[in-house]
Amino acid sequence: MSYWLIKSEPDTFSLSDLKKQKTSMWEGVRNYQARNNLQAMKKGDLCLFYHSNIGKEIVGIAEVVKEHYPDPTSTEKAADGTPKWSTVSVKFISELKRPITLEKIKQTTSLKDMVLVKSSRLSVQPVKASEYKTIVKMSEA
DNA sequence: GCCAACGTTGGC
DNA sequence: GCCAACGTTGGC
Repeated sequence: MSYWLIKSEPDTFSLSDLKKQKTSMWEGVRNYQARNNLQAMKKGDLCLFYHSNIGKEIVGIAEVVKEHYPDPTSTEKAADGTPKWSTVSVKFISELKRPITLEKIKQTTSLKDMVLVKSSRLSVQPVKASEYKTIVKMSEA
């Protein structure tokens, strides 16, 4: 079981949109590193849902329900002719009682080395189990 | 709205 | 294959 962090601008697709739809395709990733992370996701993995730009906070949790498959919103092909970009399906799990802001993460010693802080532009990032647990615990406190 | 950081593109 | 130019992202 792995943990991830997926980012979205709430203007485009927010946690409440996912809540309404229950399950959604996580499409539109056009960055190799992010795509590699998508492809490494396994069914049952949990994802922290982060709102970028507006809020700048982790707001909820989603679960991977379908492992990577070709992103239907792209027609680009890789050199070998296979579709270039991938997507996964995620399901709404929960909304954090207390969102964890980026500011708070930076102030927390055990979280300040998160990929979110170090490489803020990456839209799909790995999260350590310890980081995940810390965030969930903080969101309940 | 600005700008720094980063990834990608394309000329050489 | 290098690197300058350019575009995009996201925090402030």
